[in-house]
Amino acid sequence: MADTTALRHPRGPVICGKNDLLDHCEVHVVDPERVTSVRARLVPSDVAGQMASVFKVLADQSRCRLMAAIIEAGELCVCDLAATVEMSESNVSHHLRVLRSNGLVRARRAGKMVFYSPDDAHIRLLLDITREHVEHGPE
Amino acid sequence: MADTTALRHPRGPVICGKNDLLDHCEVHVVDPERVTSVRARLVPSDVAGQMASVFKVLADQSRCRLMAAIIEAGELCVCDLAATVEMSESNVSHHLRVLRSNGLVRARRAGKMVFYSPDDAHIRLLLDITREHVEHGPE
DNA sequence: GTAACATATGAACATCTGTTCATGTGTTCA
DNA sequence: TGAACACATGAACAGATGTTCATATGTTAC
Repeated sequence: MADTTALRHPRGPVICGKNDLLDHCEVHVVDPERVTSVRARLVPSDVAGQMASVFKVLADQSRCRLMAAIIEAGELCVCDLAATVEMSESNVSHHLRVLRSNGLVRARRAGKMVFYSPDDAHIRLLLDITREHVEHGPE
Repeated sequence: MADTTALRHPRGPVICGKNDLLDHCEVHVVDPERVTSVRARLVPSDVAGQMASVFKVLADQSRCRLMAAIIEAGELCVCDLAATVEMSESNVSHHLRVLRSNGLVRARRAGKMVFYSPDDAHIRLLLDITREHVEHGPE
């Protein structure tokens, strides 16, 4: 889950300030008007970062299957989840922590067991659209 | 973009076959009926893998911004893209390759320049839903 | 109390990822 | 031809990720 847009290496790109909208130091622009207009309507960097974080959570086969199983079942305890997706309970637990700390699932304790359920309606949509996308081609 | 569900380490989990639906070797199941039923309706592993791949492409702030910029503009050349998102052209090029080889954008050559445009309607939906999600809370 | 159980956490690891710099490819215009 | 330009590619490196095994936490039943 690397978030690597921030420049980590000694020398950054050949671009200068952050918000000087190309009024100087244009480096290499072909259609400055268009660039300025797109930049004005573009999603802010920090929002894009948060969006990437959401995608990162889903960017793993195991977590996709876990999330799909939880949505399918409505609610499921850790050991049944492990059996459903055929993974070790430890691994499932690690992944559930990621899902939980990112607000995709909710946990409910019932005696020795902990039951997990979906905690966000958008996520189901994301999974549905993406499944549609990979199963019935792009179009 | 790790796809690590396949077991890479010496000893796998304590689960046995792949499709023996819990008729033996149940390891640790609390509600076998539910497990069997969820497993039957669960998205297949390979589809989940493809879904994770799609999310992986978007699971990076730079690519989210690039994709958003391309959608916003309709079509943009590499150097204008670089100026728009404030990244080096080399880095942009690397990311465009990922977007292109995963079918998210299309490339069109025009003289010295190459113009990139969206190549899939689903992706716009994914970005819209996710932006909605991060900007207007979960619910 | 103790034992057994369900889940969580930590350390270690092999592997993957994004960025950079340097270089290569393909196109246009003298 | 050759120089200038727009873009692509490759190697290298720091850092992040998923899985494993071992161990810790918390709950129930005795």
